[in-house]
Amino acid sequence: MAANSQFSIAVHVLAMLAKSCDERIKSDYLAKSVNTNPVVIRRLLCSLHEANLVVSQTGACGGTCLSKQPEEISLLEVFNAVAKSEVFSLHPNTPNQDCFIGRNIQRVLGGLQTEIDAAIQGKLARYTLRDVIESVEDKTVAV
Amino acid sequence: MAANSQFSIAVHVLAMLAKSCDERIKSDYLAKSVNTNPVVIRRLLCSLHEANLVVSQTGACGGTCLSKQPEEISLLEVFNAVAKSEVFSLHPNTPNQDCFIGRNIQRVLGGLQTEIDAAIQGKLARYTLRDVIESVEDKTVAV
DNA sequence: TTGGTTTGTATCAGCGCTTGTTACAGAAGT
DNA sequence: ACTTCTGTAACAAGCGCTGATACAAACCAA
Repeated sequence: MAANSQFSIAVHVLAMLAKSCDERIKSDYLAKSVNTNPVVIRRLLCSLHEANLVVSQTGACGGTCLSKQPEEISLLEVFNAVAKSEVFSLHPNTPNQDCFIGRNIQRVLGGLQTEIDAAIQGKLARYTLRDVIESVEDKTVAV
Repeated sequence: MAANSQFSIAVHVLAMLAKSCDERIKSDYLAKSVNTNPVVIRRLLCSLHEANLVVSQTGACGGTCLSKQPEEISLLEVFNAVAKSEVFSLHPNTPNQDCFIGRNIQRVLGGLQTEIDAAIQGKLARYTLRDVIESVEDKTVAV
């Protein structure tokens, strides 16, 4: 499948916006840095806008800028704005309910999924866009 | 995309095998419980065999059984046998290397990915197939 | 008001992955 | 030999993501 890279692109774009402070940035410019089509960026910005992370303006001299300070934007917010976190999917077809395992396995797997989800979200909640920018600027730091 | 449910099916199948002890189980039987095609099951069993989790036998009276005790099979092993754990993908196209952010963002995101990966694997490592079976049998337990 | 710029959004083709299916060779028991 | 069952190849269908074109609406400037 074409893997979902929306989160990566979102972080990239938001980092660009953060570096530009209050200046409005055009989707064309962002697209060149991300190396994709401007419409892909605009679609993404739309999701970020719905999550109240950015503000856009149409028209001449339009563009997008952050709606908050970088330290107020956690990566969890970004993730929830553009991605879904399921590490694995449950059965595509309902298991046979006449079978003891089939009748109960989805409940168990669902619980596991929830637990893993919480772990992922916990990790993401620890970082803000500010941390990302600092990591980008510091070649010695991992995240 | 068609979401990857191999891990779910794998756990389901392994739980069935565990409940049947040393008896050899046919892919047809497993397929009925999972509610899919026997070939899908055989393909999956092939991966599980490569990870040394099951043993199969061809021919009349053939079938598959676990190669170890349920308490010796961690969900992490199962996961690594059939799935890939990336919660998000990096950029499909290489970012613009002439841009400061573009040049450094993938390193940062890669680090984050690694960290999240470790968290997921840590969660999965905590549970064994035995735990799954106990949860399936006990309606009051989450995982 | 007119014209140019930029976003928002619809629409579509292409790609890759997963699933489900048929088919058949090879292995194993009777 | 004959039957049973796995292993595996091959293929169609479905779905999600990406990338691209197109255009209406919003906005600024002259």
